[in-house]
Amino acid sequence: MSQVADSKGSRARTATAKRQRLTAAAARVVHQQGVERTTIADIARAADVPVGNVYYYFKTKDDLVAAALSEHAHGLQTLTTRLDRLPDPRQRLKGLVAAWVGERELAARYGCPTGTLASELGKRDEGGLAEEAGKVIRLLLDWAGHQFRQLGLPDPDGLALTLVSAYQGMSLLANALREPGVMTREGRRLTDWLDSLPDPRD
Amino acid sequence: MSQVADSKGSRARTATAKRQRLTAAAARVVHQQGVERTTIADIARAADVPVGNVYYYFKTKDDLVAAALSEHAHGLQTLTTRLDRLPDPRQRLKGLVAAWVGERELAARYGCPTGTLASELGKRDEGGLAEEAGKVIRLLLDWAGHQFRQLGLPDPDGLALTLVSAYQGMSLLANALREPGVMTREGRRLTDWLDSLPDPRD
Amino acid sequence: MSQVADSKGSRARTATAKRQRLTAAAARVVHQQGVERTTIADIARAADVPVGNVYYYFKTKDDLVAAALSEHAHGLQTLTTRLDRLPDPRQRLKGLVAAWVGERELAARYGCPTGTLASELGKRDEGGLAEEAGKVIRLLLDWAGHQFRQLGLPDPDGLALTLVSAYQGMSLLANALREPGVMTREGRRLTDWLDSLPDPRD
Amino acid sequence: MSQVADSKGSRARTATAKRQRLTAAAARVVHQQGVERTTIADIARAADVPVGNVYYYFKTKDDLVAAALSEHAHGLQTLTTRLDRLPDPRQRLKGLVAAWVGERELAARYGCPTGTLASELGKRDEGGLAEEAGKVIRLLLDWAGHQFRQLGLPDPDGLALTLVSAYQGMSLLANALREPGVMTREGRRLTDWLDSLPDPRD
DNA sequence: TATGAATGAGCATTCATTCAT
DNA sequence: CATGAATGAATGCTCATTCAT
Repeated sequence: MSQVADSKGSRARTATAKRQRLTAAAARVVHQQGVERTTIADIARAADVPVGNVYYYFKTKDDLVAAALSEHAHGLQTLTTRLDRLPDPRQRLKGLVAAWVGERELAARYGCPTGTLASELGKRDEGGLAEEAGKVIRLLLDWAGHQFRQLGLPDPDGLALTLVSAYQGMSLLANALREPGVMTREGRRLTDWLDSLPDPRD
Repeated sequence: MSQVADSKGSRARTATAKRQRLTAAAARVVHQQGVERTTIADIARAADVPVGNVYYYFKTKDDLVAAALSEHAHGLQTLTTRLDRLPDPRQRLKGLVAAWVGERELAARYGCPTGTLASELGKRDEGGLAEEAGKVIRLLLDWAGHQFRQLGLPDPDGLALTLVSAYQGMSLLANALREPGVMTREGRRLTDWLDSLPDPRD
Repeated sequence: MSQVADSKGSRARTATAKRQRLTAAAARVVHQQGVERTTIADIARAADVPVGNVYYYFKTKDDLVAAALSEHAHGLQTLTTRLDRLPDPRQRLKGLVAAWVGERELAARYGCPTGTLASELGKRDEGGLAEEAGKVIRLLLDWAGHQFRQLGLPDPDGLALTLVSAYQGMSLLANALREPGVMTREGRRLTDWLDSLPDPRD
Repeated sequence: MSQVADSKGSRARTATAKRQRLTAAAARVVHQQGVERTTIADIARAADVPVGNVYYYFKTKDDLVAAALSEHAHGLQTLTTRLDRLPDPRQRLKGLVAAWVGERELAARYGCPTGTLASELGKRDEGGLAEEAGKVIRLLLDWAGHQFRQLGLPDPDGLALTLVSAYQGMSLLANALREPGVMTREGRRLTDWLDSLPDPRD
């Protein structure tokens, strides 16, 4: 009986695992090649799944892109959840910046996953994927805004906008110039800026 | 004979005009649709040039994209040349920011022309177009760096990086959120920042 | 033991029921969508049977189409059996025409089930399904010929051909023009014709 | 100069000829294989045109089917135009029947081109092709109705309906039974019927 | 040079059929 | 028998690029 359970479980696990593999592969490959230059076959190969089988899990290519987007959203939430364990909002924000700088090589090669995706999808008229990308970025804005608010600073959402905007800008420049150093330098500037903000709670 | 000369001249002029029309159309359409979603036919139509004729002016699609890039570079130089007439470097930099904010509607709809192009081309492995996009951005960096240097500020190139990075970031966010207001808000912040910088020459 | 028997019986009954559901669904869906536009999944869904299970009852899609054909043949036999209870052959034939007219809405929307099936299958080179469709139509021809023969009319098979041909023609036109009225009008004409035939037995 | 004219004319003629070849091939192949079983490649091969080139002349497969339909409409008009030269409406109608019987081999193999097309397209919900097929059949109805009207007979449109309906029915049966003889027999019956109609003009 | 037409490789998607459990 | 999942061959369609005139 446990054998049957295992068997069924394994099947379910396999199916779920495959969907997850496809999602992860889509996130990765789309980040590296862009939406339009990525073929379903590329993703299938990266996930080690037969092409025809992809459509069992995702009805269209856009569905796969949407999955890639939520994969990035998920990664973002994993990060913020970890940062939330830090006691101080300022530390959390600085931790966020540190995480960005930690990804500098990837950013210099392919840009910010969410930002470049939003940039490419933003040129579309239909499909709703552009809105979806906007939502993921808003997730980050909201979290950062929450931290600034906890710090008791005025205009916390504006500060969040400045922070995330800086991140997108430095990622784009690092990528355009192929210089990870941009991330380091601007990251340091952001950290200094965060340190310089007063803590009205004192 | 003068007729022949006229004819040739007119033809040459026509040819140049056609090339220019194609270049301008490429810059515009690619900005709106992205490189991959833009077909040669799209550009030909926008330039009112027969499809088969495009290849007399541009050997490949990439050549057209390169032309779009230099069109943007040219637009940038037109802008900086105009700003250069202002007597004060700080005024010039604030004029640059004002120009960015002036384009907020376009930025909210399609992002920064150069930035989104660099973002899309950055995912390529070959062709050299990514480098080309980097060069256009460097043009902007260099000009801004020059202004900061004239102001006598330390690390002028770093300041330029921060400024351009902020521009790219705010354009991307304005685009992702479809909110021109982002440009206004961040533009004001940049202006304040520029005003806050000391002028060591005093 | 009775439990086992019940179980088997129930299972067998279930299996038969499933087969029947699939057959009925195939007949219905294929009539509505045509053979080529109907997928196995369409039929499985209409029969509320899991896709993978279909192949335990029908080896191929063509087998399902054959089943749809015999379902129509069965419906035809149910009809003629009922008509056979009428005492007079002429009444039976007029009853047949009345039945056709009674289905005018369906005919105007999807044509005659057997006729449209024969039409579509008639374009095939192989598989024998075209012949199968011919047989179903021959069933109708034979029954009608039998009635005309009982009426003692000369060339009963020719009369049957005329009658069935008229039915196929009016169904096709009703369908092509999307006008159920064609069935009514031509049905009345056929009834008048049947009434006008002499009864040599008098 | 005539050379230039010829040259241009030849190009135009070639292009037009290719479109015509594709249209004719579509009409033929679709008649033989049905819409759904016919691939663009089939038609391209039959017309001796590279597959990719088909789309220069027809945007979609449905456009090709529409072209096949109008090809049949054109053939029908050629026929009726020829028949119109006959002095007597009754002769014209009998000529129509004779033409149908003359095509008995084709009808027995593939059915009536327009009828089978209408039958297959009638199962569609969208695209408007079903309506288009209906129009072609209506062309025939109108012409026949006109003849009956000229004969001074009551309910000429009803008579036309009966005539065309008979044609569709006999074509379908000849096809389903694979018996050209059906066309001959029913054709004779129709001719007799036409002869039996009174001529109120006498 | 100018231009409509030609070409063929590539891509997203569908679907009948089979497999593993 | 039951079932979700797997498989791969087709198919319609697009598009950069080339050709013929």
